[in-house]
Amino acid sequence: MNDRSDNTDPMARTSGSHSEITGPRLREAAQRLFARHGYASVTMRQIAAEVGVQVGALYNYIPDKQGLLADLMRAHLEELLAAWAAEPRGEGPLGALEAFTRFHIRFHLERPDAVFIAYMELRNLAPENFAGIEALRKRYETELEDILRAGQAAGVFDLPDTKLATLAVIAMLTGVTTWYRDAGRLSRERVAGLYWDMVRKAVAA
Amino acid sequence: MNDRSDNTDPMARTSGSHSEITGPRLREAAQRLFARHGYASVTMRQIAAEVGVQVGALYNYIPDKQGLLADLMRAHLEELLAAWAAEPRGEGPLGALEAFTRFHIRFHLERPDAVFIAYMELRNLAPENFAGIEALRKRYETELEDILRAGQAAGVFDLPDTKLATLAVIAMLTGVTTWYRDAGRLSRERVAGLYWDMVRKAVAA
DNA sequence: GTGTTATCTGAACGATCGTTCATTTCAATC
DNA sequence: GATTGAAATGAACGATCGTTCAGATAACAC
Repeated sequence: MNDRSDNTDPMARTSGSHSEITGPRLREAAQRLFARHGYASVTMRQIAAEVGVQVGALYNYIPDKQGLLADLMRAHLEELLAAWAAEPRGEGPLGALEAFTRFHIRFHLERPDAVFIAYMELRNLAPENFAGIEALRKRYETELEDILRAGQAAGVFDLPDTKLATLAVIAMLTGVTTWYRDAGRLSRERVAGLYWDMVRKAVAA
Repeated sequence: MNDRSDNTDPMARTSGSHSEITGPRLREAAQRLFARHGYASVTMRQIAAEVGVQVGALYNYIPDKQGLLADLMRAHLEELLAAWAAEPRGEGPLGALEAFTRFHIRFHLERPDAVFIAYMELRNLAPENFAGIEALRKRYETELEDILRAGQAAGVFDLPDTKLATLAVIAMLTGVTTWYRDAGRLSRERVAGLYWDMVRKAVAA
């Protein structure tokens, strides 16, 4: 009657099961659910249901719930830093700032769930996980701060407090994930352009 | 041996107990804990311990945990709208924008916990509570949007998309709560001034 | 086909959750 | 000082949590 994956009374390994499939699906399901409802509100059984598996099977892939969260956040931040490192910079501080702005908007709009988690779930990290992940976040901030300081030194920016300006710009840009929808009236390109307009003027000398 | 409030074996109403005291303390404790650890992670027993009472006593003051969250958020947003309504506006769109910016920074720095909750815990609201509270949040956004649109119409601002600009400015300003500490090197006045510098330039024609 | 390994089920564990309630004591009134 | 209502305790409820594990079955190597 059944051929694959929909046995009506499975008692053990199910047909078609594979770690190369279940592993990624677990991470995707967790990311989506954590972003939607928050880490603390999501149960392991919800994740398992989304994956299409019983809850015990999840522990073939993760040490525990906390480890799952930490892995998702670390992976996201490392991907963010690697992507920015590979991004072509423009000319001078102004070009670098434009590159950063457009990169930040684009990258974040492509991964709204991961961004949301990395930002909202810091307080749910165990101390031993928090330290390393917070350091990664800090490193990304420093990338922007370096650009702003260089521009300030070169006289193309007017920023009495580069640290504050860094945080202000990042907050402004990251906020895009809270409202942007692909079905909306603005394309991602256009949104990036509009944010760049505001950033450019805000820091201008 | 004991005089007040530290009976070693209390079995019922404790000495010094009063609803005018316990009620506010409950709300303060919940606000602090929700902001620090997140609504879903905080237990009623933690709140009770902070108040100095057993968990059952909390239900003399609240219908349930969800109602407590909704009340905190609604009260905060209503206070926000009332305070802005009572705030003196400056002259013209530019004056109004400066008034809004300085008000927003000041108000939010005075209540970091309430702000954090109103922003982070929207997804933990039951649908029946969400609608009304989201409407209040929206009304506050509209206050800024009206200012920006007026300035755009008057030609003092250059904003191709006022809706996007509204969200960008609010995100930038609200972000101040994530890093500002009173013990830091910048006064609240100075911070408000620095943010105003950036906002002013960002929207300028 | 046989044997080995990878993968999942089903059931259970103790802990903890939000909430309720009968009971007890304190505060207030007269 | 007796009476009444306000306020809190302590214990309990069923539900649900994260996690573990023995056993069962599919995938794969030979």
